[in-house]
Amino acid sequence: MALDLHISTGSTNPIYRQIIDQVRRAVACGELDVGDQLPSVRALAERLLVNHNTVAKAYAELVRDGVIESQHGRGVFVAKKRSIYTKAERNRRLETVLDAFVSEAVILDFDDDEIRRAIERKIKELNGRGREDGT
Amino acid sequence: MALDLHISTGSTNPIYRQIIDQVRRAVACGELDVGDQLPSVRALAERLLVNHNTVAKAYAELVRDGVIESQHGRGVFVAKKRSIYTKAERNRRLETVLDAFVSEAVILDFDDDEIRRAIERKIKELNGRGREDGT
DNA sequence: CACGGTGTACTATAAAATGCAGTACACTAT
DNA sequence: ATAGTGTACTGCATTTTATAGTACACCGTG
Repeated sequence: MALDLHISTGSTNPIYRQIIDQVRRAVACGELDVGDQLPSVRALAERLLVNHNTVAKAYAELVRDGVIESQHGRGVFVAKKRSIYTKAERNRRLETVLDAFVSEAVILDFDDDEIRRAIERKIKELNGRGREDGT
Repeated sequence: MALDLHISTGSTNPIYRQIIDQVRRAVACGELDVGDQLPSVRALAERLLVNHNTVAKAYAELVRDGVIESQHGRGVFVAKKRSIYTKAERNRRLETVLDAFVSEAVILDFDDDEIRRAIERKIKELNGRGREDGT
């Protein structure tokens, strides 16, 4: 539940986007489980030494994307992965990130089998996580 | 060789990045082959109704990433996929886009097999392209 | 050689995005 | 009532993005 986020001010992409990406990754990995509470806007802002508006902006986008849910006066929690999108929109979004991944892999001159192995490794990595906390 | 790029001004990400992404995708797909010449900075700028500096900026980043090569006074060409990166850097870059893809897929509630099938479909799609132009 | 087309490198300007600071308000739980 | 929460503003500074215009060096061809 610590959720060790870390941002780098010198990075190319903005702070609020670094927060978004890291939360998404934590949710995908299972480091954050459905229903878990995230740090409050102000608490995370203080920890990261950024403005609370920046954190709020990141959380707002995560809410729009259905990754988290905010309850006014209570806090922000990991949303259950119900389909907030239509089937077509869901496929469209997958296609976008799939294109980005495969394009980069091909340009980096990885071949088909290397791509398959990378995917398998990552899938195994994710499945391993979920069982570390004795559920 | 037409390379039908299309940009949308109302999009969230900037024009020069749209150009970058589409060129990378075209190179990865084989729509652009090694050695192919890209539209000149000014020609593409006129076609897209943007400033030539914007195209130049996109091309400059693609050169830095080793996707294309520019020859002063001659034009811009698709680079051969030699490793301009160290082995570690190459793996690091793959890991970044791999994380992005799998994280998004998991959040969208696609399961392992669906991810595998999506990858296989995309790989088959790419391998199919390269043989359509009678080489 | 001159010429046209190419990439590249500036300056200047305007608009938008990003981030910080401060403030305020509504909501929830205690 | 109080403290902590998300949210919504204003104002300001900085950076990014994009345009416009200009200029220069390079390459190929006539």
